[in-house]
Amino acid sequence: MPDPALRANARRNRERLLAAAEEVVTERGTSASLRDIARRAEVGIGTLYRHFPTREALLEALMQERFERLQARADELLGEPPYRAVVTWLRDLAAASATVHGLPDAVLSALRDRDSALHAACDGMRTAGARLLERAQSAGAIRADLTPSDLLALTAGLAWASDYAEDKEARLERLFAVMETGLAS
Amino acid sequence: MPDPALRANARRNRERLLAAAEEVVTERGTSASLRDIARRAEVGIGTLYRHFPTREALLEALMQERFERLQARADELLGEPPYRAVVTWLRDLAAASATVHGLPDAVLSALRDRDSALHAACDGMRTAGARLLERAQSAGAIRADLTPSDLLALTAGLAWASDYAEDKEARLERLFAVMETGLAS
DNA sequence: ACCTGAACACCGTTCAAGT
DNA sequence: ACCTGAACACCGTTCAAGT
Repeated sequence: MPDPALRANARRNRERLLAAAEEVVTERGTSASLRDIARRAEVGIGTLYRHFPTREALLEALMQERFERLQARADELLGEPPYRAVVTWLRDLAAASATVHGLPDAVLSALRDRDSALHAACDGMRTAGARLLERAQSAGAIRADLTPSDLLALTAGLAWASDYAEDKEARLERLFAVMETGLAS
Repeated sequence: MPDPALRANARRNRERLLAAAEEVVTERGTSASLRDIARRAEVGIGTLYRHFPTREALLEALMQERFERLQARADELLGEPPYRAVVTWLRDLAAASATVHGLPDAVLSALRDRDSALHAACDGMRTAGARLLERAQSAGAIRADLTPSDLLALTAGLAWASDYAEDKEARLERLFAVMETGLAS
């Protein structure tokens, strides 16, 4: 659903920017050069800033679908047993966080910074996770001292740490297993 | 024990650089501007590069004592019960890693990069941790699938994640508690 | 409305010229 | 031996000038 308020050429530029950002961020991570992105999109650097006033705004547009899918997943999982639901969701979150270099940092930073263009999206994730966590804590399945932010931070930490391994997926699985058993109360 | 091979003025510059780096890195983290450090030391930028050809070399000099102390600590802990020894050492490692913003990243990066000036120091840490880990694994106290690198990465991940919290120490304690129980096999 | 790119203030890094 | 800082190639970000 293209924004009809945008002139055709503006909409086209926006799409070129997103496609270029997708590529460059996949290659170089979340702190990729914005100039590189503008160059790849064959657009002036000012045009990038016009459409995405901050790096976080660009990231937000880039990650939107992924975040929405994760939130929807959280809702689905309310139908599952409390402990299993939390762990399953966190596993999905960790896997998603590990797909883009620098994403765990972007998420935790945005969670802290209410002014970040990424804040609302990340806060939505926290709320989604909070529902699952609270339910499991009420059932006595997960240690009571953990906050929803702790849970996101821990998961981001595992994804972050796995990024330095030769075999990232295998390490993430091992680290996740540690967390999984450690969460139980 | 000042290096006698260095001229008096060179030795003085080196010390000024280290003192300045200590301050700036404490304030801004491991990716602080090298120019800032040279300015604070009242020394030309070329002089910084002459004494410390890479950022990692500077970091290595800065962290030397801390790393040595941690390695010594690992040796002491060989006198303690296996599981308790590992956990105690990891707690010290996590606390040390959390003192400087960006240090967990520097450590895991150096572990991967054999050419890093920080590699030897970090690899020494890994070896020190490996002895403790192996002993605990042989005793069946810690899950057998974890490697020494996994252990350092996990600990670095917790320190990294805690850095985004309002109350960093409290969060590190909570996350560490999760890891601590999760490590047991 | 929107696009462009020069301009500014910063980097990291190198290296010719100095003492 | 060692020090210096100009020079280079990059950034992120802004904004006057264009269409």
